[in-house]
Amino acid sequence: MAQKPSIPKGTRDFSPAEVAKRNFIISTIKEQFELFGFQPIETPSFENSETLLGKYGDEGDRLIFKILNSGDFISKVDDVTYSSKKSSSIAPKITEKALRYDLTVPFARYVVMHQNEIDFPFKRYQIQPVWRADRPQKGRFREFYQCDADIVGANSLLQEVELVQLYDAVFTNLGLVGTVIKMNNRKVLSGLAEVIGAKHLLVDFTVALDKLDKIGEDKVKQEMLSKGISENAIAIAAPLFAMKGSATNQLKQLETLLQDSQVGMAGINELKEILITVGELGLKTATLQLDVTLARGLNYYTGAIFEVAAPSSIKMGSIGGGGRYDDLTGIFGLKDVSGVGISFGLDRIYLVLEELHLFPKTVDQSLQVLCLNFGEKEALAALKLISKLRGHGIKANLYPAAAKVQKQFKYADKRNVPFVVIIGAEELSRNEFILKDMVSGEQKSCSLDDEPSSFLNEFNGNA
RNA sequence: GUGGUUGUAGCUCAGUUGGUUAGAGCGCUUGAUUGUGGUUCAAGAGGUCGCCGGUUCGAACCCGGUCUUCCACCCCA
Repeated sequence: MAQKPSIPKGTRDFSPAEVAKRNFIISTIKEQFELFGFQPIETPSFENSETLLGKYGDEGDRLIFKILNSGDFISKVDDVTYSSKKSSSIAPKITEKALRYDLTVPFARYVVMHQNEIDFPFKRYQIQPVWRADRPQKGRFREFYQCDADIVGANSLLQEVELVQLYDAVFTNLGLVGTVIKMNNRKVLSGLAEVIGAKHLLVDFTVALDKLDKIGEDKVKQEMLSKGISENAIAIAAPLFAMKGSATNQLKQLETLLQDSQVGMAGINELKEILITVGELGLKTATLQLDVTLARGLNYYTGAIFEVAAPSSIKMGSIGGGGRYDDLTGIFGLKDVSGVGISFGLDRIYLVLEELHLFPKTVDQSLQVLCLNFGEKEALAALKLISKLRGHGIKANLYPAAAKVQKQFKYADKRNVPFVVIIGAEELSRNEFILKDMVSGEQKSCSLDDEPSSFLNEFNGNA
């Protein structure tokens, strides 16, 4: 019985055109990663559960895909645990492995395991899929690619500056103009929690603050109150809600607010230094913006925090993010190794480029020349020409059968082939071929003996 | 994980208070056109109406379940 095939929720098939576009993004990112001196690594699709669990908070743990043990795993669970019927107690005993949830934690594991072979500072990049058991939405999938670049073993703020430049370089090369790199500093957020007397509520405070531009001032205050932050504390933090304008202006306000917080002032100084240096160097198409309401996942970030927003005309979640984490490898037993990194959301960048029609026209051009097939002798001559063309890096093919000319032309049209070569009996007798431009409809005769260089310029303009 | 939403031809969608052979546009195949595609004209193929069950003389339509889609939360790329 034939059943209708399907794929799991939140996963996708990619057609040739889609793969071509994705590869365009990936190769652009890769090229810049390498220009900035990052080296590629890869890690397994799945890790030991204990490597991943507890690293992303309770919410994160819930979203980790767990892999059922092989063999008779049920019999290995003790009776007490089994009869408790509590998934949370049973799951760890029957799922010893789990799919990777992001690339940062596996990277931390990698650094710790290979610390003796690595030359620090280590700049690595990694482009691989990750899996999350989330509910899919626009731009949210259960399987998606992350493109990460991280630097470990370097404390200098120049790393942050370089990463901002890297964002700018990638998005510029993708043709995506007008991205906004939002920057904040975890120390500033800590300082704020400190001066409003809600140090123990740091996470609740920042999560609420992060929603400011989405739900508005009133609702943010409401959420803060419901989390146990006093009215008085919110009043002290009030300037944050109205913080606008230039970075220097905002920093001045922050300084007044945080003057009694050592950690807060440290954060401000870091922000200043990064802003000033980036200002000196300049950015091509992106803008670096200070955003004190930016929070992101606070689980491991300790310094700078970045998030990239698509141009304002597009409604889309962040297309990249990152930050400084001083002690990521600490959880795996390696102390005092500072890391800082950024991530590109391939799938969302794809949606943005698609929506703005920014993919180059030739990006999914899988064939540049199609030679029509008129029979054995003619096909042989065509194959000789095709070899020459391929030698010059031109994607060329022979139509595999001597089908109706009309059908062959239709095929060329469907596949968006810009040029068709016609070698029929007549052309062959004159040792010639006809080159037809499918866009303009023009065609001209060329000699089969000519070096392709004589008509190659045709392709440069149109193919 | 919570609340809602969607599913009919390859695609985008119509479809009467439940009633006989379920429609359109686009696409596809063939022909007009035995050496010229995109435009045009004609003909044709293609659907157990997401799946399972229930109500009914009768279900694309009503009810329950399930899967899927999209959306708002949660969280996040």
